[in-house]
Amino acid sequence: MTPPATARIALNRPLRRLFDYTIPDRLNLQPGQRVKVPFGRQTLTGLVVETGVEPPTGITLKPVSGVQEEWPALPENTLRLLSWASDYYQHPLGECLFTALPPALRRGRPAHEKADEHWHRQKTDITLAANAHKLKALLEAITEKPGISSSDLVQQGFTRAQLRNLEGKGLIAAGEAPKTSTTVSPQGLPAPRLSDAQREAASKLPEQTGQFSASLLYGITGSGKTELYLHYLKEHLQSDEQALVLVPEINLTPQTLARFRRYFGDRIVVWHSALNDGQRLRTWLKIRNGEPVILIGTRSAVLLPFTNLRCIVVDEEHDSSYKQGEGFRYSGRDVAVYRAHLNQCPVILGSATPSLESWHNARQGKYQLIALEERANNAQPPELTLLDIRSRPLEAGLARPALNAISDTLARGEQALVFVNRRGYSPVMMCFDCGHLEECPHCDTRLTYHRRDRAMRCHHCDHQQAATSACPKCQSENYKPVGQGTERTEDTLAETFPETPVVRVDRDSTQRKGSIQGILDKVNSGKPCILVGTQMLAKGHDFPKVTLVVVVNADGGLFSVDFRAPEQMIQTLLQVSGRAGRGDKPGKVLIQTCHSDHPLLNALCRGDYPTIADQLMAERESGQLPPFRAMAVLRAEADTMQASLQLLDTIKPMAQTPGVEVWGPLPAVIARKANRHRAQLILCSNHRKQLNRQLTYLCHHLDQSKLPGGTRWMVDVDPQETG
DNA sequence: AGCACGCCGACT
DNA sequence: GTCGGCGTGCTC
Repeated sequence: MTPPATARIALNRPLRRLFDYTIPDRLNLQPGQRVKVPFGRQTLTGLVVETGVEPPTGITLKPVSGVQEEWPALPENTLRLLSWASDYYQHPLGECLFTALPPALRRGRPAHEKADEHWHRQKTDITLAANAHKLKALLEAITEKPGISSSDLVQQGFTRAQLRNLEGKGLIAAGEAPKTSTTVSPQGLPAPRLSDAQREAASKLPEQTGQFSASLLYGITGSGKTELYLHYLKEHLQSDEQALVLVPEINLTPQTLARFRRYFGDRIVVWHSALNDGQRLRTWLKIRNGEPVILIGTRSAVLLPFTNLRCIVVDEEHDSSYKQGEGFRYSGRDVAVYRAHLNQCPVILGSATPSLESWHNARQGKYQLIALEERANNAQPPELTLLDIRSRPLEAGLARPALNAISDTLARGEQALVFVNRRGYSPVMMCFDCGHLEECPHCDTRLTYHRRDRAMRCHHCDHQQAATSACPKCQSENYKPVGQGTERTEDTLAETFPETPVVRVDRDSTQRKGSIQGILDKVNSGKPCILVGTQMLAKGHDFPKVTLVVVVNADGGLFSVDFRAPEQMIQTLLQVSGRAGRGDKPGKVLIQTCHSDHPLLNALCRGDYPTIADQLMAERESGQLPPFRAMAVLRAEADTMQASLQLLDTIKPMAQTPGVEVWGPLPAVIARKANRHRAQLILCSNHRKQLNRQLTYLCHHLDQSKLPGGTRWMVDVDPQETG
């Protein structure tokens, strides 16, 4: 007798294991297929990973209850991509696979769209009750737009119950869909005309779309990278092929979309967090069916089941939002590169400030570096100047020369932007009189200030010392954590320039949907004004009338314990500088700092990112940090710090092995979050494979061990933050 | 993650 | 006496 057929199934559960089932004779299963399986005393949707596996001894397998559809929801290459990602990022395979399904399919719903009826008015004598206002309005909407769909009506605030009601009365009936008339032709415009510099860059992009290649398009702000993407897709993507354009969430604006639609019409589809379940399913089905779409999407779009993907673009590839910060902590950019490998297609990474990871790959010859260092439309690059603010009186963070510059700009009828750099802020104590920073006597790092126990600690060894309230070098009382005291900037500016509107742009002031657009419209009407804001102002927006940018304090990122802080600070400063002088007037950027002699800031003022990147890389190399070594962190959290540290202390010897270096355990910089005490272990290795193997071993061990109640752990491969 | 089983506190 | 708190253990 032949043994029964078996299948290995992945479930959407945080379990680092799969479950085996027998396959009833009537079913023919293949990898990637959705099935229903009994699990404990519930029935779940699972995904077939393998069939014909050796059944484990000692347990009787349950049979698969049935299939959700005959075809595999995840085609082979998507399955392989996610299996790789599961192993690389050390995240349970089941949860990884399910992220490639739209919510409806995760919940076990059928893989087809709900029939969307198109409604028409019927001739009848029946009249509605005088007080049935909602029904009357609905009837009116249908009469006005014959063939309008249920989903559109629901979006207008009507309910399906109301539709049923009218249908029951014979007032309306479902029928033909209306003839669609799109405002753009299906093919859209021909490829955009390029400048000489753009044309030269375009000529370096890969000719072949049938093989793997990775290109790093380094194009300064305002150089027209998007036109290059458009041009490339127009020239190289066949009409039956799929393409993916990844963008950071913040860049997926209606303007960006409209721009792509002008060139590709209805081939453009989107994927982002604001889509509802129905829209997600519809788009997912298009992708899965191999329809020749160009998908513009955020991070998770890279996991979708494309079947004919021929080109991937990653815009603003340095953006840290490509790395998922919780759960399945993958990097959309890195998965995109691996996917291009699997698919044998080109990937184009674009940025004005490339990540050091990509820069390193370009320097090593793994990526083709394409530089575009000329602004489009003859706009001139802005001029950057450092303004040393040591021992200068500040008015809510602004020094006199900065205020004068703002005043001059306004007098010329132009606009100024005041940038408050809060990211990269780290609790490093600095003397605002002499610029002194306390360093670790054993390491080449700054000490971190831990407010809770008023201690100064090193994040690379176990050194700690008591914090002082005065500067240890000059005894000044003006000794404070870097990056604070700028909250009142807006108020002070409003008092200093009572005639000029001061517009604040940050997360609080733009809570309301669409309010940012209103703010931008107001600014771009052209009247003199002062924009005050954080991060949000740095990216993507075009302010033609802004000719002056003042950076309130550049020092936050210079001396952070986080090794990525300098890179991020430089990137942010260059991005925000790119806001100045985009119109026909040249721009000026004034950067306030206590370290005007710092080599990084001076390199920044010479305005040459390649030089800065090489300089930052040299620091990473001497510090034996990424991208020169692979890094992962093992985080623990528990009800007490002692419990967290204890767990990591017992794990540390198991993590250490020749070739894998381990730092810590150390309390996280934000040691307590929601009453949970967090600590971490940092693992580094010259060999990614070796680090990966060690992590697999550690996860396996931790999975098996019984931990004290309330203790949790997680791994983060290629962490974005190590504080 | 769910979901059940199990063993201790304030209620009809 | 029981309803229910959430600790621990298991799911092919």
